[in-house]
Amino acid sequence: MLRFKPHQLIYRAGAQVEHVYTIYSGWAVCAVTFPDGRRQILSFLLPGDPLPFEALLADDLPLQFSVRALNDLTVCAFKATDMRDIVASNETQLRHLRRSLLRIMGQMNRRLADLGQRRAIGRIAQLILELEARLRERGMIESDSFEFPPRQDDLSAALGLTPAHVNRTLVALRRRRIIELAQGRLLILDRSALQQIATDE
Amino acid sequence: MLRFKPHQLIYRAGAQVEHVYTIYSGWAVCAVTFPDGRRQILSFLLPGDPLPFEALLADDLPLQFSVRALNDLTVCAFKATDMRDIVASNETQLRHLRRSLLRIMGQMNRRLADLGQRRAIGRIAQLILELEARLRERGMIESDSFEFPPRQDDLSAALGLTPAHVNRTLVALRRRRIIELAQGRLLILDRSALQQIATDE
DNA sequence: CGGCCATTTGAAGCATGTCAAATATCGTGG
DNA sequence: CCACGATATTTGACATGCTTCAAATGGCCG
Repeated sequence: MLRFKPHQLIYRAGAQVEHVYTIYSGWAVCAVTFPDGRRQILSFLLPGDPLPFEALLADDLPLQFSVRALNDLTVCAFKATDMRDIVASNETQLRHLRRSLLRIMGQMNRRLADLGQRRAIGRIAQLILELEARLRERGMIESDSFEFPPRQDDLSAALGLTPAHVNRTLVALRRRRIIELAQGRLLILDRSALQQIATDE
Repeated sequence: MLRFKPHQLIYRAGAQVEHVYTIYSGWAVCAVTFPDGRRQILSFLLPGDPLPFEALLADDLPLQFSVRALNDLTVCAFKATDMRDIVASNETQLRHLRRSLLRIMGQMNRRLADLGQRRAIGRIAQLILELEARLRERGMIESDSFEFPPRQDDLSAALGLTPAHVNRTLVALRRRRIIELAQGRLLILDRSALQQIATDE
């Protein structure tokens, strides 16, 4: 059981992965950083997710992205090679791995389509709904609002937008009474409106 | 050995995949289409690539995207279930599959970063260089120019841009004597300039 | 309470989108 | 092999979404 603090680096891009973690609590992100400092968040990792997922496939390759905690994070550690052997030895585990791979590739494809085809408000709506669905299917949403650790800066890095523009778009969603977002908690006030924005724009 | 004509639909989104193909000659694309008709190309498939790749992981799931030929396409067909069994039975094949998965996920991550962080000219440069590299490592580039079947319409659907803007950007690259592109053939005139654009913008 | 970091807001500029028309290219049938 | 129609490319004028940069405000932690 290991702990990381908000914003702490877990794996540097190019590093060898020695331990695969499974997130017990907290969120993390995978991201690439450009020479000039821009960064693109590739994925959000939630409780229950393996970290980094790629390490289940090969432990001998350098990581192509960095991994950071978004908030207080606790993880369970496994030796990467052990993890690989366990997964490879067991037919049930293999089936599970294939399913995970398909889910992840589906997520990546959806994100690609979002960045390519949707404008700011549609991207934000999609992201909110995806994260909420992932939390919900793990039974991590009890009340109607839920913890939402990403800062606007993180959202902008995930969505290919400027922090300023993410802000303006969030303000618009709040003024239209579609979401509430404050103190790291998110509340969906008007789900159908949010879904419509997510599919239309 | 099967043939498809330019623009012909190979798999419709939502279909069950019964045959996995391996491309013998020609190019294809995976794409999702939005309710309003916009489409996002998710990947370009070149000779040697399996089609669709996802079918190697599970043959019982409906496809999340459609697959189309870009030009005249010939493929070798395998029954999807056979293919899966062969791959699963052989340790060497499994290793190969893992490597392919990592390569593909790397490609997807790069594309995500491109769409999120680069402007039009950078995206185009990246795409050209990636496709050229993939062709080259298969020994499919003999002279300095090579066949390049995607139309500007396809490029725009892959890069999240308007056909008009792709055109303007290509015109700019030609005027700067960085590439030549006509009659479905592409020639890189100034590779270092193209690489610089690809990493800088 | 004070300082720091995140959020919010404004004004101006730019990249890209939109729409429409002109031109070039390609495929096809005669 | 040519001519034609269809399809793709090119170009223009204009609209707009998003960025940029900077400053103001607000929230949080020591």
